[in-house]
Amino acid sequence: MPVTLKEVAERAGVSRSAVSRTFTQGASVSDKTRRKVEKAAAEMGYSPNALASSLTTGRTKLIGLVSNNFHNPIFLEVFDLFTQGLQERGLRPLLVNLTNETDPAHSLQMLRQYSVDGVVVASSTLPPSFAEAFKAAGMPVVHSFGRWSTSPDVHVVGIDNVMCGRMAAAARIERGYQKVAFLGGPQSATSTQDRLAGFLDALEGRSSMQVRYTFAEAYSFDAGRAEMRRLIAEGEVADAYFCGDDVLSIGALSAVRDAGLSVPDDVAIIGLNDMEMAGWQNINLTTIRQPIREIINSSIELVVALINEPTRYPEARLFPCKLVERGTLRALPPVKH
Amino acid sequence: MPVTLKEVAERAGVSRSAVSRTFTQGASVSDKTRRKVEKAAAEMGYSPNALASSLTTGRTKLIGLVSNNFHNPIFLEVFDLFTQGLQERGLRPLLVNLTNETDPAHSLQMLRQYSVDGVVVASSTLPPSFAEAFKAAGMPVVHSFGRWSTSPDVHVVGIDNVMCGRMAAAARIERGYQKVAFLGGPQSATSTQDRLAGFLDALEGRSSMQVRYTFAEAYSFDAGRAEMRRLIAEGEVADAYFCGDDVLSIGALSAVRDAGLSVPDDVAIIGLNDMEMAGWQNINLTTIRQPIREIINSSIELVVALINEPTRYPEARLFPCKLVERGTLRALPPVKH
DNA sequence: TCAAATTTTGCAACCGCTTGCAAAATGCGC
DNA sequence: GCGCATTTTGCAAGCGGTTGCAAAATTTGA
Repeated sequence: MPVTLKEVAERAGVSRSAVSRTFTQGASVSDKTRRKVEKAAAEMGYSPNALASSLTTGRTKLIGLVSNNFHNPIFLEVFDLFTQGLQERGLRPLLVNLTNETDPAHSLQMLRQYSVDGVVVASSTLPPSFAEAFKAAGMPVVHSFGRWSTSPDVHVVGIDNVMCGRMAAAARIERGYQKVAFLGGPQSATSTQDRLAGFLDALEGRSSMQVRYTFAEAYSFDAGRAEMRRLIAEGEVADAYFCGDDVLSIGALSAVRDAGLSVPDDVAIIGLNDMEMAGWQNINLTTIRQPIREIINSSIELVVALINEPTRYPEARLFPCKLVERGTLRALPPVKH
Repeated sequence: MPVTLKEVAERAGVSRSAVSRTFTQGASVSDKTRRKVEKAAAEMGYSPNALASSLTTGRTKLIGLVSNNFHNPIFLEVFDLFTQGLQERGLRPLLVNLTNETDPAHSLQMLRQYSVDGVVVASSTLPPSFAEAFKAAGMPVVHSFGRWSTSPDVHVVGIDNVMCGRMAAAARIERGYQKVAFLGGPQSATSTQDRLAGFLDALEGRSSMQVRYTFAEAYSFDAGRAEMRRLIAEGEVADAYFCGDDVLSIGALSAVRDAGLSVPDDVAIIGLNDMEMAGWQNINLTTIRQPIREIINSSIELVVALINEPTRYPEARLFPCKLVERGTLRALPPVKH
């Protein structure tokens, strides 16, 4: 049904090679034949079959976009930026949903069958084994929002979670909170562990302060709310929480407000991500902004570089985060002279 | 680099056809050769190149998943369900982000270059011209969340927007609201027009009631909030609003609450979609549930059917919506005996 | 104007896989 | 064991492109 190279060649009265070359960047064709070919192609509505050409060039321009996070709204932004960024570079995202998958075998096979040029694993909760499996199969891989230390073979682009933990702790210290706590995501998530480590580290030696930590069962509203309700019910509530994620924070916040506690005076909350919703006036969450646009652009650039230089030495690209001040953390005390 | 059919054939000591056949459903191979081939393939880690085979079979098992909505959290659920549903059927979603595109030409070319077997356009705001352009190029297309009437050539799966408008109106009438209003998305969206039509129609002839309608600039929190603030500032506020979307509703809700009005007594709000967040306890939005899981499954089934039967007569599949009662609409008055 | 250098062109093989067809192998009934 | 029907197998062509190579065409320089 669709028009082929051969038909265009016949119509234009040239060889198939000529047609192929007019559609290939940097190939040698005279203006005259190029014009003939373009005319014929336009008349017939020809567009080259990328899959057929991939057979000889070895490039499909397909990038596997692998994720297991289809619940946190921040990932809608992530998919938006990834797809746009890839499209701008002439690459096409082949989306792989890893929800409920525990073994890379299945996704690996799919990525191989479609000969993707590269893979971006976009997830902070997927174990490094996925990215490693893809890499072991010879694919250029970058793990976005991943953790560096546990996967020294695979390129990682993300944030410094330890640093985020420190930053959250420092923000509390500056503001004079005394009884501070960390409310993490599932304990198994490495990102949570790192944030906790940074958090505890920054508070080390402050004997005047009480430090607690606890984990929610998931990075979700319900889990955040449930955990905070439990803390309140047990009379364990601190005066400032650092939550591992905005959605979790919003859940916790709802429990705090329902208990009649005031925010940020009785209880402060700092989230992480700065998803769009955090800025909504009815939420107004103070949070640590993760520069997702930069992370994603960098990931795309890296995977493209990797395609051209497959043996490139693995690197970690970590982006600094920034505290976005809104309404769930009290303001800095005025500076004393 | 990757293992090919030929290499497996050599190792197994059989012809290339034999290998091809063992990997093709329903092809004729004896148990003996099948075992030899499977053994060799397993040892070499072979998996067939889907793109190469597409060349002869004419099937890529790629489905273009086209959308322009990467901001409304409901679409994260949509992508989740689509990708999972496609994967379960052995199909792969090629994601196309149409943000800022006004002309189908570009996306059409991309879909053609990758010889997708079918296309799902998932958007309630994209004009039918996109789906029509894909269809005109000979691709099986279904427009999910689309509008039937304006595109009689293209298969549509979605909801009956007129009916939703009626349902929202009826809910108000039953509950004795007197001054009711419609707060739509951008006036240009056909979905908004249909909902308004149904809404007005159901209120027709109720001379005791005041009916108003107005449009926000986008389906967004900010637009909903801004529009509601404007209404409040102008003293135009009705006692019950039907908003064209949950996010819009939540924006409007925030403006209502900020103005010190009580919900649902002073002002009621009904949203549309029932995205996950609508059920969060700190939002607790009464809304009309759009059965997205059913819409998506049906869309996938339809596009698959279309692949096998390209000339299939166009149909509209409309799913009923249901009012989900939460906290932004007062309860039904007790039934009188 | 002509030979040499350069560019453009077409041929043909190939990318990895499928498939119609005929030959080879197997199964069946007696 | 034999003849026939049936299944399995391999050959070879083809899917829609690309590309090395040598021939043809064009440009260059004197």
